[in-house]
Amino acid sequence: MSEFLDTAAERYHPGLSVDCVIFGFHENELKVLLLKMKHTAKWALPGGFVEKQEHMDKAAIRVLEKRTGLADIFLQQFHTFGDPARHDHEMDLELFKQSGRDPVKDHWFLQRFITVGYYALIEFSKANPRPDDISEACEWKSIDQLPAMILDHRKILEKALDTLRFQINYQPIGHKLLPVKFTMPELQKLYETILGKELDRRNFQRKMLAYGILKDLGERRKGGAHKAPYLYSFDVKKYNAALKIGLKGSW
Amino acid sequence: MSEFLDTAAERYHPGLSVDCVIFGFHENELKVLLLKMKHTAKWALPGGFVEKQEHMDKAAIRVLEKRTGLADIFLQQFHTFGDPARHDHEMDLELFKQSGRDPVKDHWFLQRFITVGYYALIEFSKANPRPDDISEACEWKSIDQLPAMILDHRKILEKALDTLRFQINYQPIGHKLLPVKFTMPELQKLYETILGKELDRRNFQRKMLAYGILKDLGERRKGGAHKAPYLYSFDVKKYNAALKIGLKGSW
DNA sequence: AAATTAATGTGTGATATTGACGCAATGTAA
DNA sequence: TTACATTGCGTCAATATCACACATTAATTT
Repeated sequence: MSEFLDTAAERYHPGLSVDCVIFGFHENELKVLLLKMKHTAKWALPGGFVEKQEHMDKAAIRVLEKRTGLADIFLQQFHTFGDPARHDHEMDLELFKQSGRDPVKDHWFLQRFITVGYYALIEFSKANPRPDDISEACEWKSIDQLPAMILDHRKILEKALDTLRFQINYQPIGHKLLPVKFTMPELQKLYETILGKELDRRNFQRKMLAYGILKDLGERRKGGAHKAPYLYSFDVKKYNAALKIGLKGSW
Repeated sequence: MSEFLDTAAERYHPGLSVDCVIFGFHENELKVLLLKMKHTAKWALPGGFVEKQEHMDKAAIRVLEKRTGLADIFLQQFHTFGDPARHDHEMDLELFKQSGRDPVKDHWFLQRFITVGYYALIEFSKANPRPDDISEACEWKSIDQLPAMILDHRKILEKALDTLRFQINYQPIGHKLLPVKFTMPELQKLYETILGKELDRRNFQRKMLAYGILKDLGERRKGGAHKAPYLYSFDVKKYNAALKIGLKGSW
């Protein structure tokens, strides 16, 4: 941390950070990847700073790859948070002290920060969550059982979720969040979770199939306690073509 | 300009600007307010810097009020542009020279800038466009006859338009862009311009009326060369309520 | 091994929305 | 007065949505 504070002013763009809301889907629940910060009970969104001549999107990708071990992540910028009150100056001073130094006036780290929010959709099972230097844990948390979070991270997360909901007909939600093979009930659960409401099983299936973006694999997922559902895959080409004009239909 | 360069580093957040895409509707055309820059043939979006402890949204409002003379403007943040190549370092140096000074290394103004894009919807007839210090004109330009623009401003404008199109069912487009009283053909033209395609007159009317967000004023707009159309107003309360859940319907 | 259970697969009809038109009414200009 | 372009109102078939019923199936229970 101390070394970071020394070199940050040279390396990074002043007063600018990126924060990532990383979504995953597991056991019929929508989850986000959060970091448990050291020296506090609160959790944080994975974030980082933007190097002086680095593309902002690139900085977000860097953060994402570090935390998940994945490359080629689906990423979307959704909002920039520019309230001067969003940063907790007291907390910054605290971090400074913990690094064993006296707060320097006008230090790079102590100025006001703007943060750019990105959301990512990743396949849960492929990720390998890893904490960073300033955190002691990196875990998936269900979006309806979120722990206390630092600063305005809760607000950022909510905004990401709102955006995801709003763009549901224009983003490859299913393709990025589900494994290659999935069942119709799984796909439905995903939609229900994002939309926050239940859908009629039969109407959902009819509509999805009508889009013509699914490939019926013929196989069934055995092992469940009841009738085995069919497995599907996305026809990526048709899926992307359909998303360009938007999957029509109100949910 | 020279004075600005001296005090900027103290007053403003480093490497951060806001740019506004100000939309207006006039003579059946969607227009944007642009500034003609001094010493170059190119035009620019009205923009500005963010004061050190100022809310970013507030900075955008400040810019808007200065350029249009209007208060209480409808404003939406839509995207942040963080490509380091977006700024034209040569042009910055040129501006520096024109202020009669030698480029100082690492000067506040010469660093890399991130810009946050906002779009505004205003009632054309109420605005009083005024140029600022570094521009010699401030005019409305039709979106299908745009002049050459500096930096990535053209791209920013396109993105604003895409966003507007995307959010058309969730933003008070008509209410903010049209005068209090308007005719159905006018409202339709507005939608057609934003969507970039023609709509059936009769179906449009049926749908609009079905939303229940319009008040029929009973009056007609005389003076046109043909049958006089009725005048309408928005029922703001119902309009806003409808926008919350979105005006359902595909255009 | 048969019955039970709780899912899944398939289908159907009422209702609402959409898209593509027809036609009469109206204000100005010829 | 007539011609004409535009507006107001209406129709109808095609499509989409919504709310269900019923048959099928894989594991579990009896």
